[in-house]
Amino acid sequence: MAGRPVNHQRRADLLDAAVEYAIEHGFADLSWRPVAGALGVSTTTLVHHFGTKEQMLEVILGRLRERAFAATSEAVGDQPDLAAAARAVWTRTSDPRQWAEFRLFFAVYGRALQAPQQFAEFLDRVVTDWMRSLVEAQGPDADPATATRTATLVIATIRGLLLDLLATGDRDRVQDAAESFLATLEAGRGLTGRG
Amino acid sequence: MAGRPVNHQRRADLLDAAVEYAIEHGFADLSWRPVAGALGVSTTTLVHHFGTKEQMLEVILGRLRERAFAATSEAVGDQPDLAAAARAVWTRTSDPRQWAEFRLFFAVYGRALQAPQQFAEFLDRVVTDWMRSLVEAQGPDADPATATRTATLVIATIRGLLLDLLATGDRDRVQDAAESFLATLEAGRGLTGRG
DNA sequence: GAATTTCTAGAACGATCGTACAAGAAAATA
DNA sequence: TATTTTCTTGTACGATCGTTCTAGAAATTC
Repeated sequence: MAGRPVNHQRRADLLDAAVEYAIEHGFADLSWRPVAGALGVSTTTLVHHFGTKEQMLEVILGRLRERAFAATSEAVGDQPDLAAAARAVWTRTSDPRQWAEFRLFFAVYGRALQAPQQFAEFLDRVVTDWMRSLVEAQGPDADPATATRTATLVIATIRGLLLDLLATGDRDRVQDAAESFLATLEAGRGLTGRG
Repeated sequence: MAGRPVNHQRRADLLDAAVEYAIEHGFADLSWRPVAGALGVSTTTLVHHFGTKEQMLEVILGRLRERAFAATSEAVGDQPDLAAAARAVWTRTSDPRQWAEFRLFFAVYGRALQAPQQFAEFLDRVVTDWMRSLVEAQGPDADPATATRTATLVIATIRGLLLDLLATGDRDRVQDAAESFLATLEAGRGLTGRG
């Protein structure tokens, strides 16, 4: 009756390797043959496991978003409040060992902004996943409007600083600005209220 | 002796039209033939005026960066202080009529992060141009370290909020967060000091 | 008008793109 | 072992890519 079983692990391994390739070689010129060559398989193998190239791009960036979020969300969960959570997120994201991954993250982000229908899920979740995490970090008693406002600002500031850091490599200046922002958060003044 | 003179205006017009095309159709799949078709010229004409495709991309994104900066820098110059300058920048950049242009801006930004040697000038100036403008907005008497720190934070926050706005389209939430940040700036507390 | 240079267009080059097809090897069941 | 399904490969197709070449029209100086 049933023939050879589907090897899901094989597909997962290929996907991980493809994500690694994308992190190293970029996202703009990603095509079947170079990826297949780097992974030591034929293009047909990739087609068999991922379907079309568009579908492969979708699963790659989905995995990338998962990784970028998972790397920090677990740290957020352990923190007592938003300020500590924000500091934990910044500490992890500003680590030079993750620069290549975040360069790809912003490359995907930019491309998604110009093809919103193709990358709809990415655009949907690229903010909301972190929003939920940072709102929760403020505890159940926080005012929802204030919590949303503060979480939005924390996400935006961290990503903006990261954009600066990746473009200029000026760690001292960016870290200085980040410390200023985090200190403001930790002081609990100026960001939760309106005026 | 001298033959037909070089028509610089022609090249400038073609460049403007190419930038408009890029804003409308995106940056990822920009190639000679579609651009030439949209502009009503042959690919040879584009090659003649811009050389290689790589060179055309460079001048396009240079022009784009000029436009993005010029649209706000003049507003900054008229403001009395940093808080007013930041508000003027945010008001202009969050205008929906500029969304398409900023989508392209971030697409270029992301791509530049993955090809730093090709887009070296973009990466150099994408932060420093605004830095200079926002440091100047704080007046000659401001402490340089503080002015740099604050300018870095203002640029990062505005760009981060813009990333959110372009991805989610949630104007109410993002504007709420922006108002919170601008209010903090206008109160002059929490961002200029370290603790 | 002759000479010279720029501008524009069309055709063609080799390379690479995504994808489809045919076929054999591998791994399960009956 | 026979059967069935998955996995993998090589080949090939049409399309598009950036670029080059050839040639004619346009604009200037002599």
